[in-house]
Amino acid sequence: MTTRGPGRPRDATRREAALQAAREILAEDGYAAVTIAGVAERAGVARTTIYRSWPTKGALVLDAVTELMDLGPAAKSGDWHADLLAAIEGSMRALSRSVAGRTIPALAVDLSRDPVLAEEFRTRFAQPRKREVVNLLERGVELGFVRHDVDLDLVEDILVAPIVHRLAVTGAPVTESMVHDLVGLVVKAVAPDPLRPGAAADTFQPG
Amino acid sequence: MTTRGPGRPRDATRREAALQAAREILAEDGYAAVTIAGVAERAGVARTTIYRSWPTKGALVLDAVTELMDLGPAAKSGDWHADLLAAIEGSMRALSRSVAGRTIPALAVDLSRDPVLAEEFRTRFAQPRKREVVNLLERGVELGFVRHDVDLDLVEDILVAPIVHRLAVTGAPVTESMVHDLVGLVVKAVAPDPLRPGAAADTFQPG
DNA sequence: CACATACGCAACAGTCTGTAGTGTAATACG
DNA sequence: CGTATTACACTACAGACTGTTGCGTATGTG
Repeated sequence: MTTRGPGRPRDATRREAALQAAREILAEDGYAAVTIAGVAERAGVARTTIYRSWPTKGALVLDAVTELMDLGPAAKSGDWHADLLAAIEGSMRALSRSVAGRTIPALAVDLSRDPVLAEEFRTRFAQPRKREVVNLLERGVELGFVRHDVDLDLVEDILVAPIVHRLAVTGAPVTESMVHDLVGLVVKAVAPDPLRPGAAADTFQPG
Repeated sequence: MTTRGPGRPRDATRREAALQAAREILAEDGYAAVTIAGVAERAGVARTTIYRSWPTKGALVLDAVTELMDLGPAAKSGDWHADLLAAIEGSMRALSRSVAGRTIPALAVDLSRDPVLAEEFRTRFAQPRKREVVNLLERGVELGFVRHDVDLDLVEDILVAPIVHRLAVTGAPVTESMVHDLVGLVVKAVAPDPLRPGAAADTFQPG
């Protein structure tokens, strides 16, 4: 997009070396242990080179972990409940990876004081997963599994927040069965009122 | 409890001055801005005196904010749903206070690498509120508002985590109506199955 | 009284930050 | 080709914070 101007271009090799060094330190000792100086040394790169590309430690780590958070393709088995469960389980697994689980919360907290980076963080991490889940919920509305008056943003929070909360704050275990129960409760919470069981499922046409 | 031994006793005045200074810095610039050196200077106390009482910044801040998190007496209006809503709204308001809302998540993340302090943190903050809510949920089971097979710990997470998550991570607004909707969804999720509407309420005797 | 501890003060080495200057390499433009 | 522009490594610097030590003084116990 930006046509390259004059001058020597940035060396992608050094950039990648810095990001890789940051990832290694993150994996070994966590976010607090990451320093510009430490990353530069491990990457075999001058400190000033790091500062040229990233103004703060937060910006560097944000770039470093972005790729760790790519979520696989959205499941589309045709079974709405299974797809929803699969989506949340996918988020859970991504967050449970030791690096991400320890880094993301710390990064979020650290970036919260920088409005620009905080917005960047949300755009890269929260938004993509959020969209996937909200899309699923919107389909749930169409399929009759979710009431029309439900705040889907709130439901998305309810599905994801407990997982993050346990990983970052309480340290309570996050298991597949916990996620299963969580999704089960939410499905029940948003379901149309009395409704003879299976009615919505009958209306649904697989494929 | 520990009978005072020989030697000059600690000066409670200086201790309180340090905690107060820490609170002020927290309120002004947040957790990241707190340093032992800065607290000592503002408190008018020697740096070594701080180190004598608190080994790390985290331990100091933990003590400093403990009193900020006292939750009022548990509501007992007799209306179970109202009491549950009041409890969650109470947590919400406590966390929304600017100091606590910004400090607690940062503290939780920072302390997560120190097992001893992390446990201390949970005991002081998470546990008391958790017990209050879980107690309410247990009464809900007795009253027929909550199914017997529901994991109450999980429900408690679902009630609290979205609030913390919005405050700390996404920055999304946390309003009374959001809390109202949240509690409403959870109540529906845990309610006994088909249930002619109002049955449990009919059984319930106010007072 | 002696003893033990708290406190303030000073000093220290170590680390990290953020900036600046120097010399050299790599690229764009005329 | 030469010049301007930028990237990079290296060095240096001032400033802040950490964690510890030593010293002199204050304040308690026995």
